[in-house]
Order: sequence, then structure tokens, then C-alpha cells
Amino acid sequence: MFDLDLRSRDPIYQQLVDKFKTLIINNVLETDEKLPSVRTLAQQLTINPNTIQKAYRELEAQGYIYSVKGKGSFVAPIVDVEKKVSLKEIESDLKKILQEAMFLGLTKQEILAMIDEIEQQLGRGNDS
Amino acid sequence: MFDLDLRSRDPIYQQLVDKFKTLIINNVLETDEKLPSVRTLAQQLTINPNTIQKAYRELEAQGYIYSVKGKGSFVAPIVDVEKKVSLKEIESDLKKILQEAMFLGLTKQEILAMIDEIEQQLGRGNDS
Amino acid sequence: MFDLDLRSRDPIYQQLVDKFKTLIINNVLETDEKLPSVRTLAQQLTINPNTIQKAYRELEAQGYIYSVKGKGSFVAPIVDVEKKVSLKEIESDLKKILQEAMFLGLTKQEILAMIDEIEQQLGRGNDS
Amino acid sequence: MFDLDLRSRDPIYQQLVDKFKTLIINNVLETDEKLPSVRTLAQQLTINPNTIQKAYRELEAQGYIYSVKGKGSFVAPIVDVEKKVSLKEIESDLKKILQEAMFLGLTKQEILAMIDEIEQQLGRGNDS
DNA sequence: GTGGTCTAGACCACG
DNA sequence: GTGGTCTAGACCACA
Repeated sequence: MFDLDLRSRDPIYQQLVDKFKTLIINNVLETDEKLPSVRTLAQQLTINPNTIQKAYRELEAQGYIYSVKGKGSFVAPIVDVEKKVSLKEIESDLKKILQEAMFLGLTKQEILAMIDEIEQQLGRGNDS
Repeated sequence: MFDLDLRSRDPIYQQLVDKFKTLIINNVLETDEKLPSVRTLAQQLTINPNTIQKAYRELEAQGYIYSVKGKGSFVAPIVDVEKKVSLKEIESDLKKILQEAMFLGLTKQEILAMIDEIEQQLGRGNDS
Repeated sequence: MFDLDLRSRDPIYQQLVDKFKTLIINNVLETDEKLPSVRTLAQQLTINPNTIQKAYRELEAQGYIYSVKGKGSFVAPIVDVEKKVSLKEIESDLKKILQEAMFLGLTKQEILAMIDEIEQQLGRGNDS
Repeated sequence: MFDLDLRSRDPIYQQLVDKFKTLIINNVLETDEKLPSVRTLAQQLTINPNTIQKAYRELEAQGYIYSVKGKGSFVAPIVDVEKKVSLKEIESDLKKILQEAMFLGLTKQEILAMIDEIEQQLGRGNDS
């Protein structure tokens, strides 16, 4: 389900952050939906609870989730993310990788296909 | 020339790698052109030679440059890069960041503008 | 009426404490007025009675209310609060946050406006 | 120097964050000045290095400092803070505490004195 | 049972 | 030597 790569260059908690971001962005996890508890997920993935918490904390800092003591962690509404994250930084990263991908032969068509696919996934946001 | 950001989160050697990639991609550095020697560059930028070396090692691993013992490092032909770097990984990274950017409101038009700009830079060879 | 924010970072009992303080400070609840019973309020807000009780305990510790066994909880006279709460601590907190706000650009004028507004609310007793 | 209260309700790392914020705001620590290393400070205060790091990480998230692997942690320029922190949230907190302080007898004069004092400390920012 | 804090101690990445 | 990650295991605050 989460297919973590323990040998990867980027830390486990970062991989978790990315996974959850994707799930939230693609509306697999909906606003106010509960995330697995720190301990539960730690057991499932057989990694240390502290590592999970670090991931959750980072997600909270970026506005993707909110955590309430004694209750759990939950998906935050999109506006919270928009408040916390700067689109400019992301644009800059995007440009860099786009440049490299196109240099290595990725065509405009392929990118457009990718964009359309993403647009569809985002568009079906049920109620928003 | 290299305008390194010593405050940046990503390590200096990584910034060097990115800079050189950009220069090579935009054909500012041409195939078989010689890169500055480790020592020279270290002096110019007043940073540790080990750091330069690490950057060169990384560039070589990705196929962007090749080193000749006793002579120096040189820009490799594109085909070498294509052999080493898996486009799939980059595509995956691209998709991830594209998702996040669009989730946060970046429009298709803005992305297209970005693509066209890059296409021009790549297409026209060297002129700077 | 109480518009609790279940998503908020600070615990529910703390939000309750703050709400009651505001009501008492602005004289919406008058001295010796009876507060809703723990059970009643718990039902109304559909939250755990323990949470309400914790809030009442905290309010009592700070001198804002007093409890009479078998009868309920009541708003205490101001002097009781002044006895319990050390103004020095609050001054210290105030200074800290004032520093940060002004550091980030909040102007003296804006603060003065805030003060005047509060002064009016405090001065006019009850009217709501 | 740091007079931590290990018994306090708010966690050690939070107290550290507050202390450093104050030092930075009052320009005791200047832009690009180096903070004590995680290990050094941990030894001095006889607390766990992880706790220090948590504090530094939080300060970095709020834009007050930046950390570079292998080099250390440094005070960031003010603009970085302004980018990360929302003044609105702080204003809301300020209003709440201001209300309580004035209810408990803090006079407008006393607050004005406080403001002037802070203004002076901020004003002497050497070069900015 | 839930998130949050803290410690002790190990190991990695960077310069 | 510097920051960063991770583990194991303890204890606290909240609902």
C-alpha cells in the first residue's frame, strides 16, 4: 500500500509525506477524513511511531492535515494548504525538472497528456 | 557566475550539479568542452575542493560529463546521459510536482507558457 | 452559541475556558449568574462531559467561577480573579506577543485601535 | 542564560523557540550570525540534542533561522519570517490576551509604555 | 486510545 | 564537527 523504500536517499518520513499528499490531492482521502493513528500505522509499516509522527507533523506544517490531541489526525480543507505553501517555490522546482525531462526527450505531447490526466483527477472533487 | 546560495537548504555540491546541468542543457557548455579544474573552481568560489569533486562525481554518474585521468573533466554527448538516467524516474517526479502545482492553482496556460519557453531555449542551440 | 472549532490546535476544554472568560469579561455573564450544568452543556455541544468538567475546573482555579456542591457553578466577582491570576505573567506574555507582532509590521496605530475597541466593550457593562 | 523551566506546561523545545525568537527580534542575534551547535547547546543546557534540534527545526519552519548540513544554523533575514508567518493569527492572539490584561486592570498607559519600549528596541536595528 | 514530548544512543550526509 | 534521520522505550495531556 505504501511501498516504502528503506534504502532510498530520501528519508522515510519524507516518503510518507509525499504519499499522503498524493492521496489527499487525488481526493482518495477527503476533507476531515481520519488518517490512521500514529501507532497503528507504525505497526502496519513496522517502523517507529516517532517517524510517523514526524511525517504527520510535516504534513500539518504544510496545511495538508490537522492533528488533535486525543482524537487523531484529519485531512484539512484545501484553503489551509494554500495559506501555508508558496506556489512560487513549487513553480521554480517544476521548471527545473521540466527542463531536464524535455532535454532528455520527453515530448510536449507526453507532458500535455500528463496534464490532462491530472486535470481530470483534480476535477472530480465530488462536492467542491 | 555560479551564484551559489550558501543559505539554501540543498547542499552546495547539489547546487553545483544543477548549475552545470543547466549550462549543459542550454548548450552554454558544448560537448567535449573542458570544465574548470577542481582546484581552480574551488579557489574561485572559495569553497572546499572536496565539494567540487563530489559535484563532478555526481555529474559523471549521471552521464553529463566524463573524466580523463590527468586531463580533466569534459562535457559528454547527450546519448551518454540518456543511457544513464532513467526518464521514468524523472517522469514520476515531474508528475508528482505537477500534481501539487495544479492542486494549488497553477493553470494549464501557465504551464504551457513554461514549456514553450524551455522549448525555445533547447531548440536554438547556443547563442549566449 | 459556543462555536467550538474541533479542528483547532488547542484542546476543546481550552476553547471553552476562553469562551467563558470572554463572556464574563464582557459582562454577558454577570456576577453570581449560574452557568449551565455540566451534563446539559455536554449534551448541547455533543462533547464529552469530562471535557466540560475540565474547563470548569480550570475556570475555578483561575478565580473566574466558583462551584457550590449540589447547586452548580456561578460567576465569581472580579476581585476573586485578581487574587488568583498574576498580572505579571500576563504582562510577560503580552510583551512577548506584542514584540513579535510589531516585529512583523503591526503598527502602533493598529494596536491603539484594538485597545480602544476593548476599552469600550469593558466600559459599557452589559447591553447584549 | 536560557533559564528553562523543566516543569513548565509548555515544552522545553517551545521555550527554546521563544527565547531565540526574542533574541532575534531584539537584534541580539544578527542576520547570518551562527547559533550554537545542536550538540554544544545540548551539553550546556544538559538536555537531549534531539530536543534542541526540534526547536531549531521549528524556528526554521517559521523562517527565523536556516540550517545547513555540515555548517550549522544561522539567523535568517526578516523577509523570510514575513513570508512564513501570518500576521493575522498573531493579531487574533494579541487581541485575546490584551482583553484579559485590561480586564484585570492593566491600564492603557502601561500598555503604551510597553509599546514605546518595544518600538525603541526594534528601531535600533543597526543597518536595516 | 489518541497525539505530543523527551531521552539515550546509533548512524548517515556534508564540508 | 555540523545538521539530519531513525529506533526503542518511557511518560504526559486530552477525550
